[in-house]
Amino acid sequence: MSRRILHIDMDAFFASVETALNPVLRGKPIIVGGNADDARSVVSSASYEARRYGVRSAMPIAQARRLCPEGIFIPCSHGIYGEVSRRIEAILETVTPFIQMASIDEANLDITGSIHLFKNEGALAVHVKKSIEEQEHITATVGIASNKMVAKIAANTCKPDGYLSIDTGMERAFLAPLSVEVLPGVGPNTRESLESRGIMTVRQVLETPEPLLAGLMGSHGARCLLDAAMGMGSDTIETRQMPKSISRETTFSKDEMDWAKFEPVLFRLAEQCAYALRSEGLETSRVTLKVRYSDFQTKTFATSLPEPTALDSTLLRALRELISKGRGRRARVRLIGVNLSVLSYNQHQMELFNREREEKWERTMRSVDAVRDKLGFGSVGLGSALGKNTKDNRSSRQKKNRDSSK
DNA sequence: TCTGGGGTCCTAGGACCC
DNA sequence: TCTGGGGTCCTAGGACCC
Repeated sequence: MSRRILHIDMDAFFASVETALNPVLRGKPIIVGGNADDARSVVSSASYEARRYGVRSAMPIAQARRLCPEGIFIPCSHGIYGEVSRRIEAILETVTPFIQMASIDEANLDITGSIHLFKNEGALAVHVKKSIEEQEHITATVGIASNKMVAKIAANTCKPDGYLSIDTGMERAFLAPLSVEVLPGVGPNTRESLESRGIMTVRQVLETPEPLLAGLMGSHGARCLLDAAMGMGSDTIETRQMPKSISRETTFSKDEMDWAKFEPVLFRLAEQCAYALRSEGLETSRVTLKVRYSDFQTKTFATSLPEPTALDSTLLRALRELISKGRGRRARVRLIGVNLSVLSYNQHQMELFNREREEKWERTMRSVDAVRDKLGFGSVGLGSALGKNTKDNRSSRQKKNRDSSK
């Protein structure tokens, strides 16, 4: 049975939130980004009115000002956008519990089991869009398809305030005429290398022999690209995932050379990382120092820790060693940053999880034992209930066997 | 007019072990 | 004394995404 995945994407999210907060801004060219005083900041979000002037995300604010002198420039308020995002998530939860927030302003929902609550999936999409517009005063675009990738591309083709559904089985036909850059993983570099071989559309990707694609982007990249071009993608909703890394970085308002000044800044960044780490109940086994020089060349210096930690003191010690490596090059620096990776749940968090899991098992075993008391030991086999034969499951089973053989 | 900050995923070379 | 691969870990770099 094929699933139906709804992808939802807020239109010009940060700019829309600012307009919702201050309706006088409606219909005006709104440009959100950086801090007002920071000459080096870039555009995070531009309203559709601003986009008509050629303003785009990631463009330097200074350039946006030249393109759109009458634009209204607003600094980012990430805290507020996060709150709105959480309220939108709550609205989505009224449709299905199977929600995967893909970023602050987009989400994937498995609506397979929810369509029957509405007349059809179109009615469901309208309901979601209308609820968000009524409650948050911002518009969203919805795509529906058999997997996350096609649903997202569908949404991307009908922004803003749009809705497009791709019937199951029609994925390939829908994608074929589109430009290669709609496919995930095709950015400016890959697009250029594909176009240099005359590959402009998704259809042309499918007509290209795999070895030729592999020569351009590696065998894995080629495989991924072909799968995407055929409209194949994941339909699995992952509701909660452990982060893979936590980082904080900062760009100086002008390039600096004095590492004595960098040290306290880096320590502060490391402390911010460690704080975020602990609030997720995580520990790290790897610390990376990032340095970007005035020529934009970026170097990283990493070290693995003998054991996972979330302690500032341990992280700062590791960072100090990395700094002594990093300061080797005598060049002006524009950005420094700290990254923590190879994350794991800390002991306390583990105990919490284990206790939860044990309680679940105890409940299961109580009911299993009750059946066995009535019908005999052989009446219930745990093998099928165990599913995957993981280490934890094994040890629980062994424990149970020991107990029952007494 | 030089190019933010938060992430994810992949590649590739060298070390090391078998 | 020289030498083949395979697997895995560590590190650095880069493409891409929002």
